[in-house]
Amino acid sequence: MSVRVRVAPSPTGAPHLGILRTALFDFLCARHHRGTMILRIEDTDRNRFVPGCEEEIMASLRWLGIDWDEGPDVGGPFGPYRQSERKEAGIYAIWVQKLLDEGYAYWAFDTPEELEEMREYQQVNRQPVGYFGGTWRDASGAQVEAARASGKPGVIRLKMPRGRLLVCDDLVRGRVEFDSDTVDDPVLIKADGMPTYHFAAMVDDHLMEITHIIRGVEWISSAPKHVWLFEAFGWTPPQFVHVQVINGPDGKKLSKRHGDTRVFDFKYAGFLPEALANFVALIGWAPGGDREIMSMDELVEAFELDGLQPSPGVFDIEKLRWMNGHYLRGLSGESLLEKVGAYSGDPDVRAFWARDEHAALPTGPALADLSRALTLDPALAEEAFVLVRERVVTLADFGEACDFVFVDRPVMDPAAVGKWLTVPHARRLFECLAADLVSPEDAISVEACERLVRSFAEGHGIDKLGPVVHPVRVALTGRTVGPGLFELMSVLGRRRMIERFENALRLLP
RNA sequence: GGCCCGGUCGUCUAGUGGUUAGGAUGCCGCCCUUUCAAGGCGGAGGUCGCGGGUUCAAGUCCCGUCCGGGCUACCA
Repeated sequence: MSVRVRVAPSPTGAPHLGILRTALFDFLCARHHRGTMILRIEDTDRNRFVPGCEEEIMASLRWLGIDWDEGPDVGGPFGPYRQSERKEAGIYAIWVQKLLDEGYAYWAFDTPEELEEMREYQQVNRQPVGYFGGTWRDASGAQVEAARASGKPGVIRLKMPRGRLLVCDDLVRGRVEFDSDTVDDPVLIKADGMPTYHFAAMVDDHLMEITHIIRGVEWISSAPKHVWLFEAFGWTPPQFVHVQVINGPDGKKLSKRHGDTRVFDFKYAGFLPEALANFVALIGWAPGGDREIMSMDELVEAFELDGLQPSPGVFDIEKLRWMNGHYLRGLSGESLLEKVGAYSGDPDVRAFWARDEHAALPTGPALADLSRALTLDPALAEEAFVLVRERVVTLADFGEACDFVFVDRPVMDPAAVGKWLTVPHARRLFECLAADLVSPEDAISVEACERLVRSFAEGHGIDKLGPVVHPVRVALTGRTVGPGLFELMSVLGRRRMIERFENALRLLP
C-alpha cells in the first residue's frame, strides 16, 4: 500500500516551528516512499479562526520547499480539504449518526456551568477530572427526545468503553497502553454543529486513506479516544507516529516567549529556507553516521520514520546560525545578488527590522541603503557580496557588512582613526597611493592593488605589511576589520579609493 | 490529584551487551594571515538522571526511584 500522509494545521495563528517540523517529517516520509503528501486545514474552531492564516501556512511551507499533492488549493480525489467545507458537505453528520445508531455515541445537554461545577467537584474530591458518565451517558431515549424537543443546545459525545485496555501502537514509542476507565467521553460534535478534532481528524484520516498519523506527542494522551473511535467504526487505524515537539531553552514547549518562532520571522531575519529545513530536520531525527549538511533531496533519500527520536529537542539558534552561514558561503555571486536583492527589497523584511525590539539596531537602515545601492549598481553589489560572503551569517548581515562599499564617505570609527591614522607615515602613504592610482581606467586588479601597497612598504623601509595595510584599510573603510585589503581595494576601484584617500588626508593630525 | 511520555558533554545527536562513550555546534588555544572571518589542527566539556538487580561484561536488558514535560475544553 502506498504511503499517504497529511499535515493538518489549524488556522488559529501564524505557523510556528512546531507545525513546520511536523510538516517536514510528513513531507520527507511521503517523498521518500514515493507516496502522497496531503495538506488538510482543520478549521473547526470558529472562535479561534484567524483570517489570512491559512495563506501564511501554505506560503510558509512552500518557502521551505515543502509542497503537497492534495490540498485545498490544488484539489485532489479526497476533497474537500478544509474541514469546514467537509462539514457543510454533511460528511461528519453521516458518520456520527452511525455511531449514534449503534450506541457508540450519545447526546448530552449539560450546560457549560454544569460542566464547570462537575469539574470543580471532581478536583476537590481528588477524582479524575472529566466527563465519565454525567447525566446523559445512560439517559433514556425519551429524556434525549424531550431535551431535543425543548430546543436545548446539545453535543454528541463518544461513549468510551469501561474496563478495557486501549492500545496505541506508536512507531516511535512502541506499544502505549491505557486503561479505558481513565479516559472520559470526548465531545464529537459541538453545540454549533462543528466536529471536534477528535472526530473530524480521525474520520478524515480514514476517508482520505491516511497510512501514518504523524503529529506531536501532546496528542498521545488522547490517542485512546482515537483508537476507540476506529474500533467503534470497525476501521483499521493508521500507524501512529508521535513526534517530540521542539522545546525552548528552558525545556518548555516553544512559544512566543522564546522569541521568534513564527516561520516567516526566520525568513525576515535573513535565514535561508534550505538551512532552516536542514536544521529543523535534524532535531529529533538523525541520518546516522556523521552527516549534517544535507539538501532536501538528500534528506528525502535518507529519511526513515523509525529513526525518530522520542526525547524532546531544544531549538539552538546558534547552531542554526552556523548552518545558515555555511549555506551562504556556498552561494555564487549571482545567486547572492538575487537572494540579497529580494531580501533587502522585501517590505515584510523592512517591517520586521522596524519592530520595536529591532528598531534600535542599525540593520534596518543598512538594509534600506543596500537595497538602493543594489539597484543603482548591481555589478558592484555582486562583487561586494562575494567580498563579505565569508563574514556573514544571515542575509540581514550584508547591509552592515558591505555598506562601506557604497557610501560616498565611509563612517570613520574614532578608535580606528586614533590607532592607525596617527602613524607617522600615514600622510606619505595616502599621498603616494592616491597619486599611483591615477589612471583613465577605473578598474584595478587585486594583484595590482597588492603590488601598489607592497611597493610602498618596500620603498619606505617598512618590512612588515601591517603598518601599511591597517592605515589604508581605515582610510578606505573607516574600520579596522573587514575583507582582505587587496580584494576590497579592487572592488572599490581607483576613483573611489582616490576620493577616500583625499578624505583621509584631511583627517590627519 | 489522575493518566501518559521522556532523561547520553551547555545544545543537536551517534550508539540496539564488550568502543579510550564518537560527531556537530558553542567555548578556549594554535596554525594560516594585512584585520575580522572562513578554513585546518588541537583542547576543555559526559560518574550515559539516580539506586538496585540480570550478566564474565550494561548507556544498551529488568525493577524501583527522582526530575522534566504533555494532557486532563463544546482548542487544536
